[in-house]
Amino acid sequence: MDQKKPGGRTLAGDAYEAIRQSIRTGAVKPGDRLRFTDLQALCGMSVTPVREALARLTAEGFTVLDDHRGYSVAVLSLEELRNITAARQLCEGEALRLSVTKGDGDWEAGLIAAHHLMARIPQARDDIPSAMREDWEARHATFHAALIAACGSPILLEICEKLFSRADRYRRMSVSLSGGTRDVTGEHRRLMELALARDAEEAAAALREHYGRTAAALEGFLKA
Amino acid sequence: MDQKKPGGRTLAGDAYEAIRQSIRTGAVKPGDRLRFTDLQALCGMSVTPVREALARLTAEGFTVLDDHRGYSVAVLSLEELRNITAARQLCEGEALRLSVTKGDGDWEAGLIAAHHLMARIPQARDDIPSAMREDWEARHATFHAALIAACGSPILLEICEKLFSRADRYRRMSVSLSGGTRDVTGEHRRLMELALARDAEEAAAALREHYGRTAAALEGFLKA
DNA sequence: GAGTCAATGATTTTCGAAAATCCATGTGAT
DNA sequence: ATCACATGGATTTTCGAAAATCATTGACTC
Repeated sequence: MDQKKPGGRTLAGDAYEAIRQSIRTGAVKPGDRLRFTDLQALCGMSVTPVREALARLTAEGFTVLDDHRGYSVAVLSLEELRNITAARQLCEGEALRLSVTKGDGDWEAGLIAAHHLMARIPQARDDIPSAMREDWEARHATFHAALIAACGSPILLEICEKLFSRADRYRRMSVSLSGGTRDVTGEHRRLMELALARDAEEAAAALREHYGRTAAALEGFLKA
Repeated sequence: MDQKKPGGRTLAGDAYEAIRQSIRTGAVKPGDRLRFTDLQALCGMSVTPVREALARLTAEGFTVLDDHRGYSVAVLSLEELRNITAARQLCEGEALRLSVTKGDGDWEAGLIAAHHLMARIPQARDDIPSAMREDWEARHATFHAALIAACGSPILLEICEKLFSRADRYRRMSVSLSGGTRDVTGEHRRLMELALARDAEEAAAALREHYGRTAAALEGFLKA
């Protein structure tokens, strides 16, 4: 899914990152049209790389294409959140079960390291407590990837990764809403402990519940 | 996943279909480089739509991109086959369970219709018995889509659809190898009957076995 | 002979403008 | 007033060539 280095070896890769970031941070909102003129100005390049970036983003579900009518930011909905959550519970649950069963010492080390890095910094920003820290979000993604890293199926990992990033925008909303009413740190630690204890079934169950909570926190808000 | 009509409203869409077909039929083989010069000649258009087509194909796993070194056809391997099979058993199995549970009368009708259309024509070609008929393959895909159509989750459907088309090249190999040693028609009928009988668990199990057989038929060949 | 480095050729990647398409507005007829 | 149809502007889509990059070859040193 990611053949481009973060450094950005091609302009198309840079455009991908720039537009992705604009969607992440909310600079462009769900449903907004993405005009090539604007994006070219934003990214400082011609239309070709922008077009390729949008093709990738569309494949991952962040944008949608209407032939001859252009691209726009994919909308958020309660129904999609439920779908994504169910799919993640199914796929990541199974991936975690496999990973816990098959994981070796390197996997354990990577998991512990990832958890340590994530637990070391706060989740919310100092200046805007309702906003998620960018670096925490990155380490959070790394932690969840480390959990299932040893599942042995690149394709399952790819599916999980896509679902994870697709849930990203919902996760941000969740943090800005349920301010502290939830012990996310504790849930993460418990996940790690169950995984290291090689309790595959319990770990998978805990992961499913973990995602269920995030979805539940948004149910009321998205209904309105 | 498919925002383009088969008719082809944009050249990029036409290029996508043309290259996809070349990969399907084996006109270009796994590992082959896909030079823009050649593809432009094949599709009869400029580089821009070809590039967009390759971006889509890469997102679906048919081609791979090496920065500044171009695109090439994704290789086939026993390991990938196993991964795809496992992922399909997980995702499509669950989708079928949901679909059988939730499906209404329209779903039943669609399933029966799809099965009838598929059963009406032979699987192999008259001239080249080892090759799969294009129209059968299309109806086969429609049948499997009809099975899970009522699962209620567009995202799960999208995942299944991608996995199905990603298994396409392996399926073709399977037909050219195991000539008639397998009652594929019977397996499909049984799947339909279990689904219509609302036996969700048995139907899901039959589907998993159905995919397992296809994979098993190729195990020996791909090992060599 | 092995290894480094520059030059060449092939190929990808990007550009800026032209062509095609869509959307909205306005005109005229029923 | 309503509808059909043409016109203009905005936007996407495509083109063909220029720029950037990579792989290969050959000369040159150690």
